[in-house]
Amino acid sequence: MTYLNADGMKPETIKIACSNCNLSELCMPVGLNSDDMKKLDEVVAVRRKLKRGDVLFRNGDSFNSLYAIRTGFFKTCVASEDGREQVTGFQMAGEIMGLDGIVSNHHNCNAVALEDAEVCIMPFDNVEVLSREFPALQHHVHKIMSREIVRDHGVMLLLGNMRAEERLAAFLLNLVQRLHARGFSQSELILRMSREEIGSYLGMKIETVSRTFSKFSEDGIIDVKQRNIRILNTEALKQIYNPQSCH
Amino acid sequence: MTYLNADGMKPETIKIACSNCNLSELCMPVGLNSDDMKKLDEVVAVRRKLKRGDVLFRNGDSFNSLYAIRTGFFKTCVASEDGREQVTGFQMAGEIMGLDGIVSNHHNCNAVALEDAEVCIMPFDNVEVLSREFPALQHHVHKIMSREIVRDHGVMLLLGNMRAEERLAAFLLNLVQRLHARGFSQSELILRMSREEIGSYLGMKIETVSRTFSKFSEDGIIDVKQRNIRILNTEALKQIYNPQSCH
DNA sequence: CGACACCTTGAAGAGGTTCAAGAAATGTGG
DNA sequence: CCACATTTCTTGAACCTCTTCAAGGTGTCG
Repeated sequence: MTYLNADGMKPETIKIACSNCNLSELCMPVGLNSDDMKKLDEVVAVRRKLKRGDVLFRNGDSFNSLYAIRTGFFKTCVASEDGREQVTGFQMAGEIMGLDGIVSNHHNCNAVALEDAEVCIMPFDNVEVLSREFPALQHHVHKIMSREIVRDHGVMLLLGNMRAEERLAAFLLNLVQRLHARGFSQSELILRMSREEIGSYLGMKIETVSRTFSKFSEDGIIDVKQRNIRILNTEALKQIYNPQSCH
Repeated sequence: MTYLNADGMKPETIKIACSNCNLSELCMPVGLNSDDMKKLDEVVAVRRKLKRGDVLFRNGDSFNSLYAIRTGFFKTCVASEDGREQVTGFQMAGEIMGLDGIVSNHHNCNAVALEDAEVCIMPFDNVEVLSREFPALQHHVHKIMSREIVRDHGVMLLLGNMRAEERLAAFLLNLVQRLHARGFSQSELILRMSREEIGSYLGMKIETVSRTFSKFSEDGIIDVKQRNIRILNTEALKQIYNPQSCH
């Protein structure tokens, strides 16, 4: 599995314009006519390329912009004062980062590229100005934020109620579903994050993550070769994630 | 401890107008002049009173409005298909509910009054129309959603990293801090939710919640009389919640 | 090739859950 | 207003899942 854009083009060949971006349906699908769409291009100031490991923004950085992922894969994480770290999400092409910074004008988490990546920088002032002009854009911004809230509530359910196997099954199904929506395989994926980062996201220790992968593998549900995962039995995964209520 | 409004008035005596609402600084502190503020009154269509146990909206209900709490106390909760329930938050006066519904036009959680309550109904179409007219209101809406995202990330950190005592300490400190911001005591509070609901929110079983309360009580940190809690040693609670890193 | 980061596996241990019973508070009806 | 039923909360004991500690294996990159 390679990790090119959905159209297979290399990032460098793509023009810096929302009106000309093959991700627009994922990122800013505002349903504008093409004239309006060109105005929307004003939102994006510039793009930025990052290498694996680069930090896009840090907790405490002043907030100016939202970031739309063109290519690549990110994690966001928060930390408590005593140093405990929690991965709050993994983001891929078409997803928006930085919403946490609006409330206080400072970012509240770290965003780190887990592979080489490119993001569109959208100064939030521009977003607000254009939102006032284009109701469709305004509503889309609201939907993006609402979606993040709904997603977070799902993670709370996972962390508050599920056991290790259920968490990992939910995680894999969610990842592969999002990748599939971007044109990748339904059954194969490459994990861009370490076992430790998975564990942090799912509220389990690295050893438990590893053991659970091994268990799934022994049971013939998935095939694990390091970070290459092949899902052999999607139904079994769904079963684990959401066992038939058999009170 | 009584649970009147901050100004001690009974709800019935208050006019239905944001420009005349003593919660405006909490709820919609948009910094408008008083003429603009009157226009803002158009946002609120009407209020609704609820009795303890009443459901404000349900998972699946079509989304039309946001709700600002005038008085009372709510919980919001999501459920998985197999019936596991997760309380995603407890809301009090001045806080906004319903943001989860924007993305899909359907509410994604249940909102239940934990005591008699009154909410201001804000049709979201109105909010969007007026947001385009008033940049200050627009930005405020964005901040409210961003704050919810940041709060959710904090809960993830709690659920993913903390132990039972830390969770309960964080919970109590958060509750009392929010109540204090509304004019209530820094050290006394009445829990409006059951042990079971606390447990659901914090990812622990009811027995563990009860035992942890007992432990805190034995240690002289809090005084527990059913749902009446008096915090005897705030510093000790903070210590538990955020132990000095002592490598 | 060697150093380092990352991952896996085993065994012992701890924190939280489950099961069970009883106590306290709350609500209901006479 | 009291008696009874019901819900909510507390506590104990056994159990289980996940963590912790430890060691070794695998892969990667200079």
